Amino acid sequence: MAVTIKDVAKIAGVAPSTVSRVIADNPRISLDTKKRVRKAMKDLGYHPNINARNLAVRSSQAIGVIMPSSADKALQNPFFPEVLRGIGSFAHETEYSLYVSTGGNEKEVYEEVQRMVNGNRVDGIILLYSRIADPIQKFLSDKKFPFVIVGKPSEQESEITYVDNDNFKASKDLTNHLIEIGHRHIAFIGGSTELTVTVDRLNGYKSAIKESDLLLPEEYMIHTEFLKSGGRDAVEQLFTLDQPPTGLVVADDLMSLGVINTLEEIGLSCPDDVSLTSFNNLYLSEITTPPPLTTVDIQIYNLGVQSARCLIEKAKNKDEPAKRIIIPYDIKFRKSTRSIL
Amino acid sequence: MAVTIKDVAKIAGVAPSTVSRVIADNPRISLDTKKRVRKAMKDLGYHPNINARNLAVRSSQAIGVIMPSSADKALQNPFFPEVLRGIGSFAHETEYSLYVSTGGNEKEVYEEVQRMVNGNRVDGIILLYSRIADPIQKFLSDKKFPFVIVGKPSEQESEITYVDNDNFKASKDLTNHLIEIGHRHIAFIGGSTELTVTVDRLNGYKSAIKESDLLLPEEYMIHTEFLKSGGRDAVEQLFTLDQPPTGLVVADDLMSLGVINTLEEIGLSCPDDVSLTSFNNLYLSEITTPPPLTTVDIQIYNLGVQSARCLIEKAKNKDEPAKRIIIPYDIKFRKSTRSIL
DNA sequence: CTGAAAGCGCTAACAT
DNA sequence: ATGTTAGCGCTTTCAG
Repeated sequence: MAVTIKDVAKIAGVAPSTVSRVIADNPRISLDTKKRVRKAMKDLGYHPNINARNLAVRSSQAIGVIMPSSADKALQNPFFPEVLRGIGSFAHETEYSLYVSTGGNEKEVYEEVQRMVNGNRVDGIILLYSRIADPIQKFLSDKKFPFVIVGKPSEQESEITYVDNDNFKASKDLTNHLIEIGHRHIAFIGGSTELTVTVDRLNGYKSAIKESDLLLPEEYMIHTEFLKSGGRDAVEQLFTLDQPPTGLVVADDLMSLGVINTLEEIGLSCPDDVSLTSFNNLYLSEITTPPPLTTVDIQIYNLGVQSARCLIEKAKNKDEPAKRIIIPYDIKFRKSTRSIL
Repeated sequence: MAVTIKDVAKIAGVAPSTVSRVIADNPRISLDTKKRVRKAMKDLGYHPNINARNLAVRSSQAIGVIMPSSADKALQNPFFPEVLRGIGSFAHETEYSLYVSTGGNEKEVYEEVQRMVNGNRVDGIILLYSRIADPIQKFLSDKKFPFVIVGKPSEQESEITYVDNDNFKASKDLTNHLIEIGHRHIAFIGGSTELTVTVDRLNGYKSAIKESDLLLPEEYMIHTEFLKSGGRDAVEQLFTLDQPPTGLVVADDLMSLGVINTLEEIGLSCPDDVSLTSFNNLYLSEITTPPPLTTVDIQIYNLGVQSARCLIEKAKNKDEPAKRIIIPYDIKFRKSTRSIL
């Protein structure tokens, strides 16, 4: 049996509650007893039992992190470990622990959330994705359980705390960049339109195209999974159009790699034949070859840190107002585009 | 206040202890009362409070997962989310939760482990790395706290449960493959020699080289960080030797991408000028271009699943013997090598 | 087959 | 400034 607060109390010659107060660093305890108690704790190798503490205070000093459900390879996206690192860093500072759910299918993820929330395992939850009509989001909202979204909620936007980039604008910037360097036929490749991030990036692209009075045929907007196999057909289709694009806005670096790969396979090269711009600034986008990608640095790590900060604020103070945090982005101009002026 | 076991008991007209037994599906409770109690639970929306349960039984139904400490980009390696997914899958099945520590610096990681272990937050720990003289490993061993390593321990090998690949043999296979297709000058690029995985892969390479009576100059074995900046110098050095290698065994796919990139920058191409073989079979190694990598599929996901299985066995039964599980590997021959016969 | 009661280790009034 | 006491919600003897 581990050493408890009582053992410490006995040795230090005080009451258990006093020990408890010392742990909490209660100012009403004399420095003298504090010292005595701390020595006793050290001598005995005392460590507070979290479960007992949580039970008594009805909290857990832990936050849950929910990855998107995905049988597929989406989790191989380094985006996730990177936000996680950001979240973990803030959590560590504030002495919170991290619970994660590494989604299998949608049902499993939902079960995990239930377990976290209903079992009192966590004080709040961070959602690492945002899709329309998400049952998990609804569950959390209904329960009034503290949560924050990394990304933008698809509904009740003003009532939910979230941290996001201005994806609309970033995407517009990217598209305009392509336009500025002479491209007139620009297509968009993104993930599922169920994801708000895809929608925002798509809309930013559209907006830029329209403002420049360029063509915006349906076939120029394609939505595919990360997977090579999925993307393959789409890309082939795109480049067998009568008027294939010369510029591409792709919603994710990992996807971009797949696209470039597919392009090569059908005999096209980037940036010689097609200019490509992308999102996320994964470390990968820099070391991959060729070419290093022109991509939007969305500050993934920082997204993580801020989401953790917001969540913990919310968890500590239930009626902390909903807030929105927009993390600035920064376009890294590299070698995947070419001026055709 | 949430609904408790007492509320359920009252509604069902039984004692709290009976409800508890129903939760545990105790066979000595009549089917009839079980039904009644279950109905009451459902009606009230009852969910057991994990903390209370854990406190009573002194366990947590949670396992801790420790990532390597790393200020650098190592965590951007998709290896981690992938093992995590494997671990999570098994954990979900067995109703365990996952605690993760996403290492900042070494000290922080150590603190996290302390918190997990001493605070009774987890029943066991999975270490996602193995380095020599690791204080965390020592701490866990000394405390006789259940843990398993993904990778091979550097000491006390027979007393520690671990799941690993036969990295020595895999590396030897890779090297022999290069030899078979005509290469006579083969170099090895790996990470820190503090990591057992690096050592094993290095030794496999050495063994193959020696058995074929090829040259094994010191300069042919380089150890660098994942980072491009770090790898850069090393690669440049390697290819300005009097006798630069024509074949490369690289210890990690992500590193390989960096290497290929650097090669390109100094005007060499893979596989035309240098053949490259690699490890991990990250999804990336397939979609990246050019070329798709010849790489060892180490079954990352499965490494995760098995480690979780072992750990949970160990956590449930403290004197479960230490065991070793070797996950088979499979070399994916792709396009990054070229026969020069 | 079920109930009563003690206790897991800690916190938080309430006293003093 | 510190001690007493009553829980937090659950499990688990021990009775019956």
